[in-house]
Amino acid sequence: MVARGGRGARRVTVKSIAREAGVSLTTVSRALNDRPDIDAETRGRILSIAQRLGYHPSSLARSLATQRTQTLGLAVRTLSDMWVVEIVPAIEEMAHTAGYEVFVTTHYAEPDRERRVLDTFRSRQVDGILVISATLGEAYPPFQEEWGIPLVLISPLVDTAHRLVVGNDETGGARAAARYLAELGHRRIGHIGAPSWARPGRERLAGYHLGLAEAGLADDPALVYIGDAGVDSGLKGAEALLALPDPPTAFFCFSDLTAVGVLRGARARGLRVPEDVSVVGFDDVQLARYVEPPLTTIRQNMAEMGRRATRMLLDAIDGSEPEAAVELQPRLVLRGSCAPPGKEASRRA
Amino acid sequence: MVARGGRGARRVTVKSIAREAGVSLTTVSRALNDRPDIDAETRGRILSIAQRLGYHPSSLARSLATQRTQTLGLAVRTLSDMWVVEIVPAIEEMAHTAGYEVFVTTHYAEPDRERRVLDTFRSRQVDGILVISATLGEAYPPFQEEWGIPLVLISPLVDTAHRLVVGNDETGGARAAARYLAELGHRRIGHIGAPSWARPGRERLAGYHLGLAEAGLADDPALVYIGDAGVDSGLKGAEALLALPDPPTAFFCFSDLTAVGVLRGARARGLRVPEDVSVVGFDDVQLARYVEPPLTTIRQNMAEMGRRATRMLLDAIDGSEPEAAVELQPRLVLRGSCAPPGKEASRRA
DNA sequence: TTGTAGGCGTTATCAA
DNA sequence: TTGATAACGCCTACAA
Repeated sequence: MVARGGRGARRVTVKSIAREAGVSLTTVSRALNDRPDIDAETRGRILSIAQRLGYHPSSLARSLATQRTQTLGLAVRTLSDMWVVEIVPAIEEMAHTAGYEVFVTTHYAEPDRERRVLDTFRSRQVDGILVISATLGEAYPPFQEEWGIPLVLISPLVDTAHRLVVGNDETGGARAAARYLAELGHRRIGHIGAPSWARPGRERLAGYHLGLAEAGLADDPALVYIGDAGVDSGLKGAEALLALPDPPTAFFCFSDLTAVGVLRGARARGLRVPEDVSVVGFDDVQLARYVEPPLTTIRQNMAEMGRRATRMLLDAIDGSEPEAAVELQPRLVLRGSCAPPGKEASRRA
Repeated sequence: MVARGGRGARRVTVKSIAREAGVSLTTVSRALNDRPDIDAETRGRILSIAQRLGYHPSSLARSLATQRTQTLGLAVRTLSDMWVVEIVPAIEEMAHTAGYEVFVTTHYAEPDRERRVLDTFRSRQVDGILVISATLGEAYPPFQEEWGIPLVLISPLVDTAHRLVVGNDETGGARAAARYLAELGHRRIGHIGAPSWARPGRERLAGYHLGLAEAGLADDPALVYIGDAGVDSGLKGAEALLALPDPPTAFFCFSDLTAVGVLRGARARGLRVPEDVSVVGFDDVQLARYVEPPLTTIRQNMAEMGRRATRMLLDAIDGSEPEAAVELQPRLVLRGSCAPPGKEASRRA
């Protein structure tokens, strides 16, 4: 049997290098960290020895000594929030160029789990924290003040007094969607929404009401269906509303996923989109482009949100005064799922 | 101006607790770690003091002392590989219940970036590493042997001599797809593939050929279009093949995304799916269920792959002999995108 | 330009 | 059952 290297492998440390080079630890450290106060020749020699020995610093030890980990903690709801694919790379890129590594974890919108994640972040001493879709609201302040770890919230699900927040104007986006539909000529506009315990659900609903009001449309409570934000809730919502005696000719949906559900619901009823019924989604996830018809939707610039949030965090970390709370404007992306109400639809109305 | 707590906040350490409790560091450590060799009363007192002071251990220091970080490094290609949403949670769950935290990073299938990621993992001294879609092939062995950090590869993109690998039978899956199409009665079956530098592209193409051969079908090179695995390559591939004098009546696609492209290409040509042309995807990502028609596709059980890989890694970490290389069988998922060749199609053929 | 010594917060070893 | 003391690997005054 061959001898197994196993975990016994001797580690190359500054000490080994010092011994090999015949200098002190300090000198090695200086050479490795590219300090000015060292002889060029000495440094060269040390560096090449380090190279030859295959030296790799222990960030554990370094962090313990410097009290900086060069790490950012990023907590997201789930990896299947489809826009994480857009925001995470944006955050990572910015962090990397600033010399930070990013530690991604999930909190599943469960306060307990979120607390545990934050705990982990603290015990690992990350230098800063980013939480997307946070559910903890009031529990944050001690974090920044007591432990000195700055924290930035991105699109929190709950109301919060936290200072460092970047969100987007959900209400405004929803309002734009509703008005667009109204301008197209729709008079019965349904809404498939999400539970109101979370801000997006609440605010998008509010925006919907606002849009209707501004367009001078009656606001029929029967046209609002609240589900769980998934495809199925869109499907069920569409079934329910479409079965009404005076059904909607257009739907403003909480998310692209719900919108996809509505697409299916309409199709199941033999209705064509957009000829018979129009639908607007929210988020502009990758999926939106590929369903048939491509979804008209509200796009939040997640990459930009990520960048702004990271900038905020980085500023807070190195003590410069970070930008105050930021709210970005989403915009309407026109694709193929909307049209003026068709003949058949108008006749019904 | 209010005094800023800043990073000056004094940390609560075992030492503070020891002082407060009037015992030694050692005793505190024992109490905190639930050791048997300590007086129950003492322990209780220490614990409550720790609680009161708001003690939180420094995993940095602990790891430095124990040489274990209780952390697994997970490198994925990108977060937009849509099946990461399936595999990552599976890995995380298993890791968590075994007391490990998971550190997710991206390597973008770039060898350089991958090397850097592995470097980070090593300097952070993760206890084990998982790489999905690895591109490094031969460069791994030193890792395990020299640094004693076990590493498991999941679906590597390149051939590798690495011992700990879990993959799935790409060839078999592709072959099943081709045969299924043949059994449906199709005689001209196209393939929209991916570049052959990566194993999946190569093996799925091989499986396609195998399936055709087994069905006794002629293998027309003109029916193979190699693109970049994205939606656009599916679209372009469909356009190209459908414009052939003797076009295919069915497509086996490298991925669900390519399949979506084919769907669009067919539609653009006025062809209906599945009446005029059938299409099979690969991966069964979330999207597959929601396009119209829902995609018949090859499903790899990513969650299972994740679990097997994690088990392997955990075994390797605590020295028990890990299971040898594992190859999982994908399976065909029947949905709405396939049918026997239609009248129009048959007439053409 | 280089070296000495102490500290970062824990755990582990060995006595008492 | 408890307590000194020495690691772990690195950084950083301060001194030479």
